[in-house]
Amino acid sequence: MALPSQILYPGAQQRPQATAHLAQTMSLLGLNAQELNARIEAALAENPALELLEGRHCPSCGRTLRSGASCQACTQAKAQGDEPLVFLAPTDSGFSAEGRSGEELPEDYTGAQPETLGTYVLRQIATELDPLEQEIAAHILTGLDEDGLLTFPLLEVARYHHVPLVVVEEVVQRIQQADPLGVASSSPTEALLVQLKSLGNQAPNAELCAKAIREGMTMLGKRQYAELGNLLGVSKAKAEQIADFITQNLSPYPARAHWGNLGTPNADAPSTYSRPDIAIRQQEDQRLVVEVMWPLRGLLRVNPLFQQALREAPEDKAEQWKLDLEQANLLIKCLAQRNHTIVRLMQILAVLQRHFITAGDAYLKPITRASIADELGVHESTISRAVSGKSVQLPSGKIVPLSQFFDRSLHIRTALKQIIRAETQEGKTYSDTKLARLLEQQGFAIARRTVAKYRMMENIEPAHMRKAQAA
DNA sequence: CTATGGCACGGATT
DNA sequence: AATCCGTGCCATAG
Repeated sequence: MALPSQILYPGAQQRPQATAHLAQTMSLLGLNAQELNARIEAALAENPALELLEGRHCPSCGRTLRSGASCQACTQAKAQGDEPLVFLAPTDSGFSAEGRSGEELPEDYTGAQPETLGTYVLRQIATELDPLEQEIAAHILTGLDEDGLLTFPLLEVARYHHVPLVVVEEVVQRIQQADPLGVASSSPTEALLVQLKSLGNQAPNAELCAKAIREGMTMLGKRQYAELGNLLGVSKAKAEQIADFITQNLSPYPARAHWGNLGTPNADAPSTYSRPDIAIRQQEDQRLVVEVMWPLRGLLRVNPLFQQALREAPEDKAEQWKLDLEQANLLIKCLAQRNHTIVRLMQILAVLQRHFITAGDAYLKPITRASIADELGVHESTISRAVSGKSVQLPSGKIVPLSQFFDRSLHIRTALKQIIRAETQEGKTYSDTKLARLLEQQGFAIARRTVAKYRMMENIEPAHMRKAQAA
């Protein structure tokens, strides 16, 4: 059954379910992977007709899936010419209609991506460990998910190798010091703390940072700087500074963001603390690969046994069960459509913002959600919901909110920072008025007052302060 | 007098 | 209908 939205919308009167369907699709679209996960878990708990296959096999190709990731090999859709590949999440058995038009991938993906992270880390530390420790390390490293976090408790490892927990913990500590710093932590919080600690006194306000990470993670994620300031007992501006430092220098998912190249000149752009909902990477042949995350470890479907049971249902339950079944089908259908919408959105965005994705902030084109809605033939609010709350990981490793793809001024702000960075090297300081003129030469006609706004957005001090700083 | 930040308005966007 | 954004005007600091 194909499920193009065009068919569902006009048919609303004929299908009494359609309004419910629409309402639910919309509410799901606004959720990010994390929230969706919670939503589905709730549904699983209260609806007996739903079933989660934990086996994590792709319904179409049977490959084993790695946790949380989409099934890359079988659900890819290869667009023609210049367009990027889009890898989808595996959809539910009956509704994998979208995005499967492409031919099979030539190379074997499970082969192309072996346990590189694990072996990479092990190679670094192998010499420091004795044979038993090596074995333990190997055991631990095979248990990493693709974020570089641990998937099982250390106690399990200890029991398996018949050693006290301390020994395992010690090995973990060594691993955490290896290259993706903080790898093999059991939570994003722990990973951040490890990284912070290794920075030592290079980190200003180390204690405050640590406290922010330990107790203020939710605030960090939501950017509630005022609340964070309260927690730490500092001003909002200070809290913002701390959050900035953390986002720029630490990575909650060690295996994801690049840790190595600290030297990136434009070391800002906010990053979100939730796991990305979408990941974009670039292949050697320059093409972009967009991966939409599936929030569950497993396959959600209607329990076939439940369907059977319905036929022999006792009178008093029959009504309720039928309802459950409808609900379950609806949920699955809506999930499929949610995916569909996000994928179509990303297909357009990947083409439109290719330069931004590959080359950085300066190349962001100002586009509006409305224009995308127009192009896709959906309502503006659909795009709004699809964008809100989602985060994307760029090929550079940065995790940014999807809404940044629609930032109207990021490219100008980047140019502004560029000018100011050069300015300090030449020993000059430009006033806002001069900055406005300089930007105009680059083709950005903005008012002097706006320059000031942008400066503040980027936490750049006014001209006279910068002058003092340079001296 | 110059450089900035605050406030608020109007138009665009969501 | 609510929110965001660029700007102009005005007060204040240097």
